[in-house]
Amino acid sequence: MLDIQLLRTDIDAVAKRLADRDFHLDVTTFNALEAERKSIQTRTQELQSKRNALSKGIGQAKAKGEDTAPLMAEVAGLGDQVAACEKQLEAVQAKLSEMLLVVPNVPHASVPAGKSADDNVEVRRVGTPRKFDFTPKDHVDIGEGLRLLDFAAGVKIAGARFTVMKGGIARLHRAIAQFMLDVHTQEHGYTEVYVPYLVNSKSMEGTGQLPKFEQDLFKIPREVFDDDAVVSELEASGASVSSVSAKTIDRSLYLIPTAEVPVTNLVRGDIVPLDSLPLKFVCHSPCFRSEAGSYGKDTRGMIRQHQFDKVELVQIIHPEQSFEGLEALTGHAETILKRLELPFRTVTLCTGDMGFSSAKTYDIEVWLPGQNAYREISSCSNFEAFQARRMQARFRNRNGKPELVHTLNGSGLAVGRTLVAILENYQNADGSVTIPTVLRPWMGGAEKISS
RNA sequence: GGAGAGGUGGCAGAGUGGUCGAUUGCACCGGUCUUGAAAACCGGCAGGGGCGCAAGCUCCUCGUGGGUUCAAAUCCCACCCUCUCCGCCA
Repeated sequence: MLDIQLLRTDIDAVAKRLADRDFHLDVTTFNALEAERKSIQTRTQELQSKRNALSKGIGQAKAKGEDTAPLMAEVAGLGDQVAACEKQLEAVQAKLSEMLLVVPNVPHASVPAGKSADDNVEVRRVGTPRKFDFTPKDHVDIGEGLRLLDFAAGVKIAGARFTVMKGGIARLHRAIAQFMLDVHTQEHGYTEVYVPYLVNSKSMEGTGQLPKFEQDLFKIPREVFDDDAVVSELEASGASVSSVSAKTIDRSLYLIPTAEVPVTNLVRGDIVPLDSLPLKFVCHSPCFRSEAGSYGKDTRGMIRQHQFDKVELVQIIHPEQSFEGLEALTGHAETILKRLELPFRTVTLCTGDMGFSSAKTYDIEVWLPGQNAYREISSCSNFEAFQARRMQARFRNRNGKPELVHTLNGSGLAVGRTLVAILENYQNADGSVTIPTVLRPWMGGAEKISS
């Protein structure tokens, strides 16, 4: 969520920069709502103030044993007026926040303007793609050849975009996650956390998945009052059926699309001490994505799954340090690829390709011989105060005043795609796959996966 | 699932209809004293919002939402959460 103060004082500049990411900010509507809000709020507060003063007067008069009837008469008509104004104010504020919640973050000045992924800017390239003296296969052929990846089984059990791993590949998958966790905790100073994989809507709102991107999530419906017994009990207590159904509260849970959601929300509503910053968390979790709207895209193999594992890096950081922090965090993710000796390149996403909540994002793309292309394996973003404002996540600054933190996160790395990259880059002519040296301790010392 | 207790400022803990957004203690910050520190003493210290150049004025918030009332931390209803005991269970 953007700072409403910024919109009040400098909305044209904001609208201009948001246009770079192809978002039209409705300045006219905002200004009209703001003007309405201002007048209603002023009027409401005047009335409230008057009522409070009179009520206080009644209390004082009663204490002295004076007659309160004149004061009571004076305040009589106020109640309804106050209630009406409060209702109006609530309505206009709801409209404003509804509008604000779907406005994306403003790109940082260092982000290149652009329409699509084609306009992303490469910042570095590390490693050289290997020259094969045979025609390299993609991970599907490698995995199925080894009889250790079973796409058909995934389809049978759940459906498309689910995969079953077996034996050496399942173990390699586990080894990758273990390796990443150990590097980030032991060398990069992150604290490992284990978190819920189902979260409430407040958490999804905090990190920006809701209200705008519900269609990307798997939802577990849960409502209170949907139980007949509860309803009749309420009726017995005097509530009418209509008021009961109107009060139905959605308590649905959502499967996390990334550990970013539960981990970042650890600080939701908190005021953390200044000296605890930056908080650095690493979390291995499954991720669940509906992939609505990506029909036909990456249907082959494990690149785009409804369920995949990821090791996620999250930092809760001082606003003055967040851009340095983003560089460091991106470096932490790159370290994994360097250790695995996988060629990659890092790009700065242009304004048109960035995620909703991000002020700046680096994508790390790993070389996939099976596709003869670099493919995203990590996305590292600085959200500045965008998520913090939604979450009311703050720290106490030097003056003792609460101030919004900045939040960062990035994959360090996506486990499934790392597995794909290893299978394809480390494949041998005989169909076996060499295990990267750094992973062997988690593979019982084995050097190869073969059938 | 059954029975009970409870949710108040960073923490502890008062407050059961009226100058209470809240007594007090601890913690924290500033000052006096001291060679320095501690102690003692004095002062400050919840969060969010609006109006205003500012000084300042004002509104909202005592788990959440609704209700009663001129007035609610306090009374009523529902929900959420925490704790204790019993039962069940990976």
